[in-house]
Amino acid sequence: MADHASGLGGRPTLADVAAETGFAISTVSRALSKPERVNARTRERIEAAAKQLGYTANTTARALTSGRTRSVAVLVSDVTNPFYFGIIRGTQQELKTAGYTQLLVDTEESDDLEDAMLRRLRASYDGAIIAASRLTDRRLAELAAQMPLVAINRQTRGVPNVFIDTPAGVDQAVEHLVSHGHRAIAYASGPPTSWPSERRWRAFTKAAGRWDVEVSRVGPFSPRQIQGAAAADAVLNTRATACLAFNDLLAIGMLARFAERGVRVPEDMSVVGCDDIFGADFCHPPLTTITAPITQAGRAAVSLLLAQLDRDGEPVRRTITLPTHLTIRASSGAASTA
Amino acid sequence: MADHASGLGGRPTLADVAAETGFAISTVSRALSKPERVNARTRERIEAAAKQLGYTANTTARALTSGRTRSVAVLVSDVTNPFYFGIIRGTQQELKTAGYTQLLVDTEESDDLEDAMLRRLRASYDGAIIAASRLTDRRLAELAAQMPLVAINRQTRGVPNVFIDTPAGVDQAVEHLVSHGHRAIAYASGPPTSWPSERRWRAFTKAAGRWDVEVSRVGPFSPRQIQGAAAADAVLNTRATACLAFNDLLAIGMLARFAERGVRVPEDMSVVGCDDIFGADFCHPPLTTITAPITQAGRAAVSLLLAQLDRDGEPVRRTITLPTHLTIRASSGAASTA
DNA sequence: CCGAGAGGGGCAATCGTTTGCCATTGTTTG
DNA sequence: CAAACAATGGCAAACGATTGCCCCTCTCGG
Repeated sequence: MADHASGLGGRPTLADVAAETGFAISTVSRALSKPERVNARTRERIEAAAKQLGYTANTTARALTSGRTRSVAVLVSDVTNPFYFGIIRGTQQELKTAGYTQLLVDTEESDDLEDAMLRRLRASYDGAIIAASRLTDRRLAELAAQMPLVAINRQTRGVPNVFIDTPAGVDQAVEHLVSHGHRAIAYASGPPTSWPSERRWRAFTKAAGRWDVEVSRVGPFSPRQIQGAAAADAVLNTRATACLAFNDLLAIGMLARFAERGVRVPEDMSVVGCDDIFGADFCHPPLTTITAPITQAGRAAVSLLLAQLDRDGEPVRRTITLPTHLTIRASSGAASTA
Repeated sequence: MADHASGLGGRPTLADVAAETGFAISTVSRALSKPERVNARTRERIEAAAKQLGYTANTTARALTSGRTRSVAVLVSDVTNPFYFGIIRGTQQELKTAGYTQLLVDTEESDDLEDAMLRRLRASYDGAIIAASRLTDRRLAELAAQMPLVAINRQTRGVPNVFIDTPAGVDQAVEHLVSHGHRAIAYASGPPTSWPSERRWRAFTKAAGRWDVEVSRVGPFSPRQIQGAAAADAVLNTRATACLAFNDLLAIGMLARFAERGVRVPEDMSVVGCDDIFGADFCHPPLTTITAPITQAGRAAVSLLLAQLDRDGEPVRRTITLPTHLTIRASSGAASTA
């Protein structure tokens, strides 16, 4: 092993502090972690020596006995998807204030990889937050029984979760489009294994039924900007004058394709996205979208997980639902009367 | 501790496999990690038992003796800055194929936080990649002496690094603007502690001198979109007909502000960014920018770090320089003749 | 003046692996 | 045929911290 720390012996350990002060290792340990357990003067001397030596506890060794690593894994299906920035930032903030460390894992939209990572991490992390699970309900529940888990935007029996109520926003979006005279709307769906995509579709058909709007569904599409081209083309094959995209990434890609094909937005086609990610406000035209409290979702997930950890891993059977709202920008407008 | 794993005793350990097969713990350990050290038949029996029991090594315990955790920290100054997506994705990919785990840390543009995190992580991570250090040269070098470190876009004696040659791109950008008749160009600078911002400014003044162009500098600005408004206003106070922004985030923010103030881009003002981040191609107008091989930079950083790790932490005194190129889009054009 | 109890400190086991070193066995070589 | 050797397996000591348990020494009350 590299002797990177200093000329002799690397980082100081409890033993070094003990030798320095003349106390036993156990006393030093207690002085540092259970201050009430030792004499005040003893503690002072030990603390001074620890500081002078630059002692910091070895988290690995600590984890070995305590079984707790004070670190949590956050799984996202694609680190480059801006939707997750907010999640990541939210979890990071909240975990840090609680003294936890965050491990970020990209599961690359693969259920196998997600499963494998979770199994591997189980040993060395106190718990995990899964931002967009591609796992089956069954597998997710199994894993949740083995380690503290919180899911975001995924409701499965036995798995605490944070739910962003985009379906409610879908209602608003449909209402908005109807009020602008749209009678046929298309839904560009996300990946087949995406739970929120299905939920949005259900909310969409339900709302459409209420307003007697003709619906069509295209897809599935991978939630990436590049897929927007295919989605846009597919929508143009329907009679829809407006469309709702599974998420903003897809919507932004569609915008680009529409421009390429000379389809004017919103004159010829209204486009509504979901999430209100980075870029939704400065794309062209700026995107009407269902704004989700993304950062807050990350924070909520952490609080749920920490609550579970405090209760010794006993799952907190609970869902936190976060409201959304429709943000109207320039990509949606009156239906073409053609 | 929660007994989350099973009814009895939690996860299987080497001892369990040893008991099951009748071999000693050490033999089991070797069978699993140094297969050539044991008899083939022994290894088979042990592997079978391990598989059947569902044994997986406890990484914490392993790290304790070996001193190697097979995990690496990646520090970025702001997770929500799209510039880092590529970095993160690059490091993630490369680390995963090497069997390493990646810890993502957001240092929030704070040198103190960066320092503290590095110190804390030193113990439990094999090394770190710093994507945009806010540390002083001195401090960075000190830390590099204590743990394997690789910096991205930061050249400091004694610290292996990956350098994205944006300064060379700045040359091209100035040339491009000059060829369009611009005689006065402004630079909107990044944070005062940003090393690349200074480098870009130097390259900028040098190129400007070569072409006898009048330069001005505005800022410093925090590299966030919202700061673009202030930057745009500041540029309008100069005689510049074109500007180069420290990065795309700032440039995109400037675009929005120019639009707000009725300044036409590129007719009244040409704008050039740096990096070519997500969004640079679909903002309005699409941004001319110096395209950086971001993902590749992440990968290169990992390879440098891994090389260092293989050599027992002995620093590899080396810089990897990655070329950039100018990507011309619609935000730059002929200088107004007004 | 003695015994109980509290306060403060130390010993040693423990967590699960890795690894240096030794013991055993069977095989090769001079 | 003896000596040297390779192959294989086991013992036990780390790694650095935590923690149950015991011991010593005061202090105080009866």
